[in-house]
Amino acid sequence: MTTKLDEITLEPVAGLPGKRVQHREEVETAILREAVRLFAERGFEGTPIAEVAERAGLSKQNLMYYFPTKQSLYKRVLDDVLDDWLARMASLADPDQDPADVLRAYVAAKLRFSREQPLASRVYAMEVIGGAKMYGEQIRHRVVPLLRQDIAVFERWIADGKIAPVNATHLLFAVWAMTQSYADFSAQMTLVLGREELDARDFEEAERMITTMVLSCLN
Amino acid sequence: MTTKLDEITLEPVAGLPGKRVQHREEVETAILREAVRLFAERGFEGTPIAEVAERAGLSKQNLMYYFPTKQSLYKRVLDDVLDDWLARMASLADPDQDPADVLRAYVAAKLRFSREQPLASRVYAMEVIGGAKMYGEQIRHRVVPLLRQDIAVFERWIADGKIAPVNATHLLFAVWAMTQSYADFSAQMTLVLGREELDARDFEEAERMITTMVLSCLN
DNA sequence: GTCTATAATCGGATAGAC
DNA sequence: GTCTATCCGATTATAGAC
Repeated sequence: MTTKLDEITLEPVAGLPGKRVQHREEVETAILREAVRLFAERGFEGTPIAEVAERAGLSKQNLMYYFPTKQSLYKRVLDDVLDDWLARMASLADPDQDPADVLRAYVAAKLRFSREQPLASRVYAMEVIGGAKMYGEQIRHRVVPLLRQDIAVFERWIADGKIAPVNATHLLFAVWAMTQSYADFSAQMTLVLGREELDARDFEEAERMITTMVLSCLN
Repeated sequence: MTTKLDEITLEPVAGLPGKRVQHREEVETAILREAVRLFAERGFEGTPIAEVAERAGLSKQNLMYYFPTKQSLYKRVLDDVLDDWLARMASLADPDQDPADVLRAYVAAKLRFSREQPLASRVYAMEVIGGAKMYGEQIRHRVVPLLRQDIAVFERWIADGKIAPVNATHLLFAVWAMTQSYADFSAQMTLVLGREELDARDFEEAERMITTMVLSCLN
């Protein structure tokens, strides 16, 4: 995403029309893949770009050709995290659908993200826990409006008598927290479960438990 | 806590019996206070001990007299976090008491910790999200057994027919996640609420919501 | 686009005087 | 216990050749 086409001009007569750009995307993908992993494990300051470069198979200086500063790499990682998450959660909350169906789908989607993109979830979590110092504005503009929309939908259901009159904001916080934790706190969960990592069954149990909790309090 | 009495021997005849030790404790307290704040905001690598020292009112070299390595400071911070948390949560789960009462108290205590010690909660969260690389063993020995005890109590209640047959492990994960998030994700919550920080009312609403969810799914 | 070289700074840690 | 001085590796970033 956010593909810059800076150096098409560097391909003067262009034998193969988009080869440079294509190569750039492959390299960027490799860099970003390793960057998410390291940022999730050690945070922004704890991650040396030299190590990202090494794992991605290029030199530190070469990495800085693609991402001129460490901050630009970090922001790009978070941009991609948000892009992915927003695409999956897009327009899930529809006030005209059955609340139970919507909430089931919402929990399932959020939990699926925790399962499939735990590193993305952790990078985002670390940024928020640290006070969202580098990415606060983006969260304000891209995440908060969506959360407020979801809350508005919950409140609509309450006004229409479709669900019990709970605090819609804190209901959303609860759903977010429970689903998010299966990515962020998996290290502690695996210690409790005495297993190497969470598996499909754990996520099924989680979905059952969370869905039960959410729906049972809305009757 | 964990007060080492190394240099009582440095007070040769001792005019005022414990003055050296007392002074040490004051300095350590100041250091630890600033260390929690910085570790919570920037993580382990992101925190220069020079800045901890400056905020605590001493030189970097002087700080290293009290904490010989950065790791020892970090571990001490986490030790204190755990001490505080364990003291508050000690023996809350009693299989002979009424489940509803126990769970209400459990949620309230955990939420109170999030409100009163958000920095402690965040340092711990960051360590876990990063994979608990430096503190995993301590978590295994000091936290996991307690969580397993709590789970066992829940399962006892289920066996005795006192609560509905839910998945005890994931119920605990859910309670942990929801309460923890009011410390860890407060930056995002305040953005959604459009307020500078969470206040007493927010925590009351949170407690009501979480308690309702937990209890309603156990009938 | 990739490489070599290097600048410039930071950060943890140690030595030794007082 | 505190201070001055200092070492040394790591790290971001830039310059310039190919």
